[in-house]
Amino acid sequence: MSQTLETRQGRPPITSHAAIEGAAFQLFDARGFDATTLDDIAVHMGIGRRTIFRYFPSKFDIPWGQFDKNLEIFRERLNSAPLDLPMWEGIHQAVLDFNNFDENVLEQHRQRMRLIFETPSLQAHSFLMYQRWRGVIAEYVAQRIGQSRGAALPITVGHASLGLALAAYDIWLSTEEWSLHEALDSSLSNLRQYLGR
Amino acid sequence: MSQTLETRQGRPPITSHAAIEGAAFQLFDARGFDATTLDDIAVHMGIGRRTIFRYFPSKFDIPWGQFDKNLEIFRERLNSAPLDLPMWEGIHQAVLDFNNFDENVLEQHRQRMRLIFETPSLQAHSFLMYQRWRGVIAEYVAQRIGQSRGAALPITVGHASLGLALAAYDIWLSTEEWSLHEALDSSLSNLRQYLGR
DNA sequence: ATCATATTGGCACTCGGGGCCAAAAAGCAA
DNA sequence: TTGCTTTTTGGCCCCGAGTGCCAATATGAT
Repeated sequence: MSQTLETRQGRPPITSHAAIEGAAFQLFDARGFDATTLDDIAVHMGIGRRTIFRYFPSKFDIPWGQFDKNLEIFRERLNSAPLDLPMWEGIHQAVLDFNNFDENVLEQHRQRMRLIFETPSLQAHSFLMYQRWRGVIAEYVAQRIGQSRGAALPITVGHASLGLALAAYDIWLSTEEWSLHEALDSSLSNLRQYLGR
Repeated sequence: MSQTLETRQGRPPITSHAAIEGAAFQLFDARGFDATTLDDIAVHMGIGRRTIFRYFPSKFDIPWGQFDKNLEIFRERLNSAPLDLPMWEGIHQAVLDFNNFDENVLEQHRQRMRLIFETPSLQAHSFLMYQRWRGVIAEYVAQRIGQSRGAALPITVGHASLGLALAAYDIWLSTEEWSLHEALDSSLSNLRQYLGR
């Protein structure tokens, strides 16, 4: 605790993560990510370029919004998974939950992920996000089987789960046929079939 | 075809991929990747900074050497895999072969991968290399099952195989106990066990 | 009005990267 | 030897991301 919401000393912030993200996406959609400079965004918003760095550590982080907040939600989803299920089912359920979006934000999410998946420089940086995502899974697995976070099984399950999620997004973004939910189910069952007989 | 090896017109190259890579690793090991500027490398080698870009498209590509050559080898390994084996076994064998190094280059390979895995900026860029690697697998799977390179199974197997390989490298680099070969075997069997068979 | 507090944003700098082009260094022909 | 062609080199200059520094600004508190 805690900034009293109404009364807070000091100069009030002139913008917000969401405002910058919104303005940036406008320009990204129009000119593309690489062709949009931080100066463009700053001028477009009427703020200083320097200020953008107070909200996002780099240009690449803007399309990801406040990813760490979402990671926390994902961690909670995992920890509240039923323990009577096989671990892989619990994790799969948590991933599905984490990727369950309301109709009104779905298109926005799709647009965001499409930008990330189609822009190489952004794709590269996103790997750092994925690392944190699979770290959450590894931690969960480690805690559940009573091993270290860096042990073989937690690491492997983390990487494998990430691979399945990325495969699902690849498929979801490349066709209009499947829902994200279906794509996630399909990548898991495809992997099971591939490794099975 | 083909440059006659001895007689070739024009100014001869003053350096090579290998030479730059070698000089760069000296400095990377001493000061770290981020703290080494391209100017440092150029001065250290007595060549122009501009020349480095004639050999490598970016600083991040230097630690990867000539990765595309290796990808070609990997592709051949895959294509010569026996067809009477289950697909996952053939692919696993090809991955093992691809990661089979002579004793004399093993330590060098370990150092290279350690640098890549421990440097976040390098890790991010490496994702682009991984994408090409899994593309080779996806292409193989697609051709073998007679589907498109972007179909669900090829994409999923590509991502999953990449996940397994990265998990194995994580494990290999973090302990001295396992060989790379053992780590690759272990990540696969851990995944199979996790998915319940 | 003054003070404490917190954000803003301008300035100057470093570094990666790329376009452009003259200089350098080889082979070849006369 | 003297050019001519070919290829690589590397200097010059630019752009954009990112950072340290710090004065200016805008609030609440006394």
